[in-house]
Order: sequence, then structure tokens, then C-alpha cells
Amino acid sequence: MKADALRGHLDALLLAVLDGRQLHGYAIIEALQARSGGALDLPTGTVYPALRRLERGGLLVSEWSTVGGRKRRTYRLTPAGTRALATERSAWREFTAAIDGILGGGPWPTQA
Amino acid sequence: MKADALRGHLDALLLAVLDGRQLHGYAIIEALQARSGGALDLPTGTVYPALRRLERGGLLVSEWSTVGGRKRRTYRLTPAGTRALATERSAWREFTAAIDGILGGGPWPTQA
DNA sequence: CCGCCATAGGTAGACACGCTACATGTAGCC
DNA sequence: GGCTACATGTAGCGTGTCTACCTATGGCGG
Repeated sequence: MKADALRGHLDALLLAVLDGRQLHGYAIIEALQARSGGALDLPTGTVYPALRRLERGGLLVSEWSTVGGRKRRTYRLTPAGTRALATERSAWREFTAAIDGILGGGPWPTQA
Repeated sequence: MKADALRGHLDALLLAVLDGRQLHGYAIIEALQARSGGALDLPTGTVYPALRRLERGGLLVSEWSTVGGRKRRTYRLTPAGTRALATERSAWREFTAAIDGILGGGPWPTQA
């Protein structure tokens, strides 16, 4: 998968995996991988800054915990985050509809 | 529509509107608008450089013509461009499948 | 006992590429 | 004479993702 195809859609993905549950960063990466059927393998250097950005934006809140001697920062959605997710979902539908309208157009029937 | 959502998909769009016909830059912009139901309104500063980039890459060739006193540069796909379009189309399917798998996942049944 | 891997979190800097703003010119209409 | 639609193009900015790197623990194999 081309690297920067994600551009502008990453926020939606992160919000989506946190919808209805809380996860820490590492688990988020694994969840994205699992849910995408292995197609998405985001590097930590992409995910962690993005999570912090979303937290700064008030869409997520985080909490530290220690599990098995390892520190985890667990994220969950704020109400604003839930709302943002809904917006992102409909934006995604619009987006794919637009692109599909063009890509799906086909070679044109050569005016048969 | 968010500005940079297009990232990495623009090439596919340009190749797709040129599939089976030749158009000049301005007409390409209008075609994209029409085929997307008005959702896509790309500025010339986005499209023209992209077309030149694709031409440099050997996916398009262009030809000057004059119509009604106005100069037009008309683009069409090369064989490599046609092949690239096929690749882009399947990449797009993979991409949407991956994202849909995550976005569509829903809030999770609360472990039903 | 030492090294390596998986787990876990993080930063700095580079880079790609679409966007904004600007520049140029013709044709047609009022 | 000026405005709008048509038509092409460049320069420079912004920004978000990636690469590469750093830190640290626990458990495993040698």
C-alpha cells in the first residue's frame, strides 16, 4: 500500500479503533493491523504523535497505568472525539463516493 | 471535503478521466467535477503540475492544439499509463477495503 | 550471564505533494 | 473599456506521515 495514501484519514482510523473501548498505543497499532486484514502496518513514529495530536485537540484523553512492569498510556474517546468520529465516517463515505464515481467510470463505452 | 484527503490518489483520478479519451487540462478539471457529482473542485495549481509530473513519468503524453484561438495542451494515456491505471484501481480497492474494515467495525458489541 | 526479541513509548528531521497566490493571455459580452 | 469564462502555468508554503533513532522492561535461548 502506498505510504501516504493515509493522509487525512489517519485520525478517523484512530478514533474508530477507540470507539467503545480503551486501548494503549501499541495495542492500537495491532488492532489496526488485525481489523484491516494485515494491510495496515503503521510505524510507531506515525501513531504516537498522531495520538498526542488528537489528545491536544481534545478528541482523546489518556491515562497512565503499569501492567507487568511496563508503562502504558491508555487512550479513550472524549464526547468530542465521538462526535468527530461520526463526522469522519460521513466524510469518508463522501470521499469514497466521489473517487468511486471517477475511478469506476470505466474506459467509457467508446460510445457503443 | 478535507483538503489533503486526496494525497496519493490524485494520479489515479487523472489517469481515470483520461481512460479511453483525450482531454486538455481545463476539461479534465471539469470532468472530475462532473463525475464526482460536484464534490471535487481541484484548483489549476494542483492539476497542471500533476499532469506534468505524470508526463515526466511516462504515463501521459501531451500535444498542443489551437481551438478557437486558444491554445490547448491535450493529454492522453500511454500504454504505461493504462497499466498504471489498472494498478491504481486495484490499490484503491485494497485501500478502501482496509479502511472500511476499521471504520465499519463499529463500536464493538461490548463483548456480546 | 549475555544478547536478542517482543512489548511499550517517544522525538527529530526529512520529504512529498497538494494548496494558495500569482502571472499571462484570448474570446465574447455588455 | 472592463468583466467573466476559458486556458496554462510557476513559486513557495504548510503539514502530516515516514525514517531513523533513543530509552526501557521482561523473558527466552545459548
